[in-house]
Amino acid sequence: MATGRTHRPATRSRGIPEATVARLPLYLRALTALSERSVPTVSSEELATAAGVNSAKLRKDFSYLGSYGTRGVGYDVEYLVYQISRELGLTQDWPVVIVGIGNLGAALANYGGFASRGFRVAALIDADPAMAGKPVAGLPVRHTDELESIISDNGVSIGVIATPAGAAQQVCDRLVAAGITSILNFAPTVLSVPEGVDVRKVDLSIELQILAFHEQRKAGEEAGQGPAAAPAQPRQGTQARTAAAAASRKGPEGDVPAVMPA
Amino acid sequence: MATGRTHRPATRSRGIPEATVARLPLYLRALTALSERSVPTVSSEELATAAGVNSAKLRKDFSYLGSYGTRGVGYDVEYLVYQISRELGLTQDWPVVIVGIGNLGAALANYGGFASRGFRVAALIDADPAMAGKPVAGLPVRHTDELESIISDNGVSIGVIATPAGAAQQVCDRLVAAGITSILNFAPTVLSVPEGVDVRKVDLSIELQILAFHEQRKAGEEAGQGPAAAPAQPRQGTQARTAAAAASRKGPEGDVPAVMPA
DNA sequence: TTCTGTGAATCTCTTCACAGCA
DNA sequence: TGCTGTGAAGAGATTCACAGAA
Repeated sequence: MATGRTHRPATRSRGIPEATVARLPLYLRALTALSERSVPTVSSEELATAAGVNSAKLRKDFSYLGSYGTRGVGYDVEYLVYQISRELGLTQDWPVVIVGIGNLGAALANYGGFASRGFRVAALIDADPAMAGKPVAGLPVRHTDELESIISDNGVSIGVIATPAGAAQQVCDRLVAAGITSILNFAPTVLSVPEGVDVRKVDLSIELQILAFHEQRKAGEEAGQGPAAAPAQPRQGTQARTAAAAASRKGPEGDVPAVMPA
Repeated sequence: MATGRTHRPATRSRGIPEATVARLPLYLRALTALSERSVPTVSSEELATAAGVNSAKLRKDFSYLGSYGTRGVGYDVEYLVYQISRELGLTQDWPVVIVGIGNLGAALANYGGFASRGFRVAALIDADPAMAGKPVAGLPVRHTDELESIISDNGVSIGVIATPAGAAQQVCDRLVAAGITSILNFAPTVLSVPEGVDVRKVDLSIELQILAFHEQRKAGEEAGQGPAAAPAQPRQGTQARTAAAAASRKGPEGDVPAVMPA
């Protein structure tokens, strides 16, 4: 999710569970922040809190990568940053093309998180001839006609689809034919791709619907009613919150509901 | 989750597994398309294909909602659309506020998928006074000062955070204090919220990193080599993790002592 | 016969709890 | 002593395979 997702058929990748792979970027982000503050080492407990998971899970995750910690001490921040980056393939440069330069495409092009992680926007592509040449995020928009040549000339293997739903499959087919093997799809459509091509999807509307489901349940419970039954005018009851609520949980680990995705 | 997914601490919601809830919007979309084409009934096989899952999973998912199909025939499209909509809480109106009207916020505001599913953008909020009053997607941007009153006046329970990472936690705290109980977070940060508040996150950079991981593996296999082997050029960065530490690990792969902060 | 609904088997992920190293 | 690393237990999700309704 959310990061929602479309996944690989089956197999565990190189012995690393898919669920673990999905958390590595989270750890990496937390570690990078520690690194910037020049923190030399960190315990599984501290790092887990920063990443929003529990420490047992984190240790188990790291155990798939190797034994990078020191008992009684913790993990060396810099070293771990390097190991995780390497595992994720971020020590190399990944050129990316973004197709569909509307609001969303422009937002993606401007998103700083790409560049800082080894992803380089090689080109922005749009089907609208009027867009061609216009600069977005410092890059001139290229026309769809050039899609194939851009991909092969730059050795691009990752494509981002930010077109309307109707154009997505067609764009996807062209990307795949041109050699793309990983696709991040923002269009609200199920893409069909040949074996060997990975697709992950990010769907705003789906995320909201999942939230609505839980929101509805909260409202139902509040009313003492069985869930889903009452249409109910949403909300009103502000509830307690505060640290007290957080403290009242059962498990040892204070884990925040936030996580994952998409 | 985008997806990924973000999950609830524990309990199965009303007996419906979280994994099933996350797929309901997918089924709903496929069903809506069939409905628009006036298709009266659909088999689990057909619907599963349209939604990008397998039929056993789909039937199991539907079995949690009730027995809405007809053996030997399939499912009534209209009826199923209604049942799933009701289950997801989409038969009611959900006002939503979007905080942070940059490229991404604007893209979200313009996203048609919201309105069509019972989500109504009640307000766009931004901290920049220069933005105030400017129309985006037909709505005037409101200043952050008004956040609390907007939320209570409109009975908003769902908030979308599209601010820079640095502002996200602060905005989140204000949203929660004002009564918001569900948050969709686009900022690349772990939000901490009190018990009872749901957070789902959508993180572009994380999705790309997961793709990179698999992409790297493909490249490795292609080369007949164990995955991840090639260090590739470690970009910039100094810091030298000692070879000693590197040597002492028992994990896979030999590695390069050099480094790379993000 | 056709296609749903579902127990049972399987697989994956998470959590526990503690042995063992620094 | 403190914290990692990991077997083992537990929980959850997926898939199988078939009984049974239309």
